[in-house]
Amino acid sequence: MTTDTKSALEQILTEGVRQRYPEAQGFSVVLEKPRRPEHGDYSTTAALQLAKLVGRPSRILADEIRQATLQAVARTGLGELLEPVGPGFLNIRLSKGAQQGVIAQVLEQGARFGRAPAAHADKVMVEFVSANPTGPLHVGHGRQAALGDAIAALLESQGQTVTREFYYNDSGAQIHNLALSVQARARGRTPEEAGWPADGYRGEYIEEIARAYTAGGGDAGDLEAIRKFAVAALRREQDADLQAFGVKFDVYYLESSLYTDGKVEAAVRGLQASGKTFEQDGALWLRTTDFGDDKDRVVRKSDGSYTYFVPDVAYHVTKWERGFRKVINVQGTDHHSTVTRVRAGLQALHLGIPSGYPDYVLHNLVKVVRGGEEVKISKRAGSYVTLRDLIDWVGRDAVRFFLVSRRAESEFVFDVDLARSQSEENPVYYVQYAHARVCSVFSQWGGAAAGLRGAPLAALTGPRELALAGRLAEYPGVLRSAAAELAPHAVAFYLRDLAGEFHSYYNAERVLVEDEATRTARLALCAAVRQVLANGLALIGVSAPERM
RNA sequence: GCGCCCGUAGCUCAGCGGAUUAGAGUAUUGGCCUCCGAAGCCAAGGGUCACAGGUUCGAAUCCUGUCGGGCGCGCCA
Repeated sequence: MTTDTKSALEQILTEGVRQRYPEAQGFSVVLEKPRRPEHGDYSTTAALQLAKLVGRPSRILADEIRQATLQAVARTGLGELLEPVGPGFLNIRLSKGAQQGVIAQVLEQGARFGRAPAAHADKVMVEFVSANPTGPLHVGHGRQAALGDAIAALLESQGQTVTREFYYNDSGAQIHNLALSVQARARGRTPEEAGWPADGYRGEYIEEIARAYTAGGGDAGDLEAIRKFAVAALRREQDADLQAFGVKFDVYYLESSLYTDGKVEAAVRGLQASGKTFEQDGALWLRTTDFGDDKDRVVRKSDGSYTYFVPDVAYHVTKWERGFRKVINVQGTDHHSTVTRVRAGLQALHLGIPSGYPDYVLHNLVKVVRGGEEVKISKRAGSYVTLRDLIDWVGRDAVRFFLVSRRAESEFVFDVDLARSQSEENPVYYVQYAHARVCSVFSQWGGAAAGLRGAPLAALTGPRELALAGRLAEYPGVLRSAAAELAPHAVAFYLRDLAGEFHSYYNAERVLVEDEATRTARLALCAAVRQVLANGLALIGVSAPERM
């Protein structure tokens, strides 16, 4: 759909190189954006990379490559190959037509601009958040929600069919603790008193649930009824948090169903059949060290119950069986030890599942700082700061933009004071403001953006205008590489850059000028900017307001 | 002790399939609204890319080691 200029040029150069040098069959030319404008719009170090392979000086190769591809590049009308410079950098200067062309493309494709055509690819699953219903969502869940949802959207943008899944445990030991805690509250006990459940939950929400339970005529002696009530209440609360955050899931998968459907038993039988299990100290073990783990793992405890490892494996088997050939799990780095274990369990079952299945995006934890000190508690949840707190403090858009703006691996310091004092100069507002500004120009103008499709663009010749157009042209590539690397932060950075380029242009040039050709062309440029801003913001789950 | 992740400007962070003079925001300083929204723009100062070796014509980027920080190393989940 979007055949961008850069890809087209890369392809021509790659073909030229492969034809010219028999030893470079696997080589691909990659174009980069030079820092300095005099080096053209695109640049490649292909000649330098090939020098070793071919065994001749890079400068000479650069000349040869240029000669070999000069005509093919010229024929496209996209641009021209400049004389090689330095040790053999090959630079390309785009034609004005190529630079302007992207504007027409954006207006033509609208919300589809930047997206790859639907691929006949395998179904993809992104599993994220997966919080157990034992308390409100914390800031780490918020990061997972922002990351996971954006990763899913990125993969969709590349034509893949994506399922967003939330997995949770509604029946284990933690749930039992939850029920005991609510029961204790229902009986009038407080966490400060002796006799409070040992691993009980202490947040204020426990009391709320207990109060609601008794108010509804619930029996404080009926632990099972309490469990159901509490789980339902917390599921509702988490759903409300996610809704407030703008994240939707396609599937909620219950861990308890793995037991009732016999999938846990099946997994154990499969592991035993693999010959990789052994008995020791009354427990059943799996030799996960055969698959790269640093120690073997218990499958069935000496008391006959299973470790959490078993349903985990069974769960991932269902992902495979449900037809998901690519699965991405978004989790905190505190879970990184499960990666090897789950993969080992899947390998032991010999189901033909690839050894790297599933993929993981592990993010570092979020540290909330306020008044120069780390905040570890909140009134409602007790031992942690909630996602809801963050949303209340700075707003949904700002939280989503913030949380998706950093690489998953970076440790996230969320400075509350900063976020609050800067809530008006948060980067997200900078981007949204650019969008609102374009909308404002259009309402001043009074015409319809749709009428600008096919508008003549020849009047766009200023360096700022061409740079802006060039920035728009980058968008498809940004999505492609962000999707490939499962790195949505690249989208946030791109949007900031695009907004910056627009603000700069807006300040330097007037859009609604007398001359009709110039006015129309500039309006088309603005409409294209607005479209790409809206597309990118939508992808990371942030609104694109027309007024602020 | 072992494993994974991270150390880039005062602060928060990009860049890390090597390549032309290391970037942005914020903070600081100085300019710009009779003109499409100043939640904006323009400019200045600010970095031995933790440290030490190595590979390379060329390293923030790749390799090794050291130091510092985070997380994980249960018959908990």
